[in-house]
Amino acid sequence: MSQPDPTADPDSPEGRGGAAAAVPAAPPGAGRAGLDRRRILGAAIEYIDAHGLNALTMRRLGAHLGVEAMALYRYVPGREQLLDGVVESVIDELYGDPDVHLAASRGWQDYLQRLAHGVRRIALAHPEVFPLVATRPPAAPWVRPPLRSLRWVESFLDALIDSGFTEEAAVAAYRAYSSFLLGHLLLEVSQKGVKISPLDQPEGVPDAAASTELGDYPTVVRLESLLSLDESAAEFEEALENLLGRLEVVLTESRTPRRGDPRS
Amino acid sequence: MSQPDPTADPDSPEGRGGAAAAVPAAPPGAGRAGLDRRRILGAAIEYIDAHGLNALTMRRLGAHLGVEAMALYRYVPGREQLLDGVVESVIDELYGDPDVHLAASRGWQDYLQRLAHGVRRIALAHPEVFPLVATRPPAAPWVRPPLRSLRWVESFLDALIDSGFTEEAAVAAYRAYSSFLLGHLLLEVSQKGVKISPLDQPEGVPDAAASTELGDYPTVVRLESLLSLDESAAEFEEALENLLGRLEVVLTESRTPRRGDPRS
DNA sequence: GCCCGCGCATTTACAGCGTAAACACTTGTG
DNA sequence: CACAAGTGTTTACGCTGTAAATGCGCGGGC
Repeated sequence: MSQPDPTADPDSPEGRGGAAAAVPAAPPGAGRAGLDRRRILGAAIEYIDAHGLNALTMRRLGAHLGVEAMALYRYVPGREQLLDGVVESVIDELYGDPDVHLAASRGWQDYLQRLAHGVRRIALAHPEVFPLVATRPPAAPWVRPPLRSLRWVESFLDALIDSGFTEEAAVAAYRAYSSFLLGHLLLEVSQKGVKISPLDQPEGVPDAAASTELGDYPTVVRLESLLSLDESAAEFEEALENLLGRLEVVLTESRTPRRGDPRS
Repeated sequence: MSQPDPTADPDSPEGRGGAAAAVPAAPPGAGRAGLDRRRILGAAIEYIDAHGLNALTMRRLGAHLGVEAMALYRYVPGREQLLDGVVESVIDELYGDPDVHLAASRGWQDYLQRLAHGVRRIALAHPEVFPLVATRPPAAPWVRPPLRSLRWVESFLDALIDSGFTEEAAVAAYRAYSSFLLGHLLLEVSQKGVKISPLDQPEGVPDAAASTELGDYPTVVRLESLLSLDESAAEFEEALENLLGRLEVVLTESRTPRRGDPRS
């Protein structure tokens, strides 16, 4: 019963212990009633996970915490900043993940692999929050979604530079890596959402209109089962490994400078 | 004066004629006053491009069109559907782009290249709208952002299958391609946004606090200029070519079946 | 014991939002 | 002229984010 399915997605919430909890449990000894920023952000994440982003209003979040909406304003400047805090909070789960390291102690590939899976775990644990992670404007050009934290940017660059990447190559790798992560995970959670949401289509003759409008797209119809197949985990792995391979080429090429490169 | 800078980004709005206009100009002969869905969607895109997504309200859009908010409801069921229409409208620009073909008449690589640049042109022309394109939930698992149209999915799959891809390979290519496009373009427009928005930081001593808080991240500080550099165009090209190369391998491998594959 | 401030939550209030419903007006048709 | 259809406006309601005033309980000086 507790033995997980060997074919299960190792990053999916059910496939792991409790490593991706929304909030790492308030400081031990904190009673029940006290309102504070940490508890508010945790409740907000919980609420979004449960009811979706649009359903989150200050009043409802207050009610969820057993408090009036205005009480929240003592700990959070406003709704926008609350959402910023939610994003930050969710990304902070990375620090609590024992499988993700801040330094490349076992090689840069291992480091990037663990980081990618850590972020993926977060995305899958909070599919309703992740689009927010992706679309909130970054504070500076160099802090990109989905990492969103200077500490991770620093760690990323250090890991690669320590492993022999030039500064330029490390920066290029950072950009390629973030855009890969963002694109893949955003599509993955949005695909996950679509499988659930067709419950708002309780029509009479269910597929009559749909089928006719699909008539013009025979290939889509024919490949529907292939297209609907969820191979996200395998595709993630493959794309990630391809990216790492590509970076490896960059690394070794930068170590053996090619013709036309003057001195050094 | 009209000669574009040879180093300019060919997909940037300034670098081209008028191929990426928001709306292909209402049917010729349509007077000025008449309200209709097309005009409303066009005005909405215009408004979002000018003032951002959050600033778009039914009342303000009505005012922008010289009309009361409620008048819009005769042509659009509600705000959500208006946004859906905006997304659809923006993506429809692809059909008007003479550089993007619906069939792979000059090879699948050419087809994918043109398609990618067409979508990139749209993203750059409407940076405020693009996150919407990326995050609106798709209607079905197989219609993914950023293409968002059955016709494009059909065209994509046909192009690849006609070029020799197996059905499985075509579907896999479709997924890899969409996630590449989405990730790269989303980061590109969000980076574009951050360069503009620091105008809401007219503080007294501008970088005093910022510098101190950056003190813990020496690598980020040292590489700041590299990190801020905008090489989106080149990186897009490189990542796209890498993806195409990867797909080419898939294609040729599927043509010469490997060991262990029974018959054929 | 008393009272005072002070930290926290509530109450009240307001402008703006999306949108349902009733209304007024224009226009083509008999 | 009457009428019907189509289009835009008015009015109204419940909900939103949030500024401002209000109430409340608790720990320390007198």
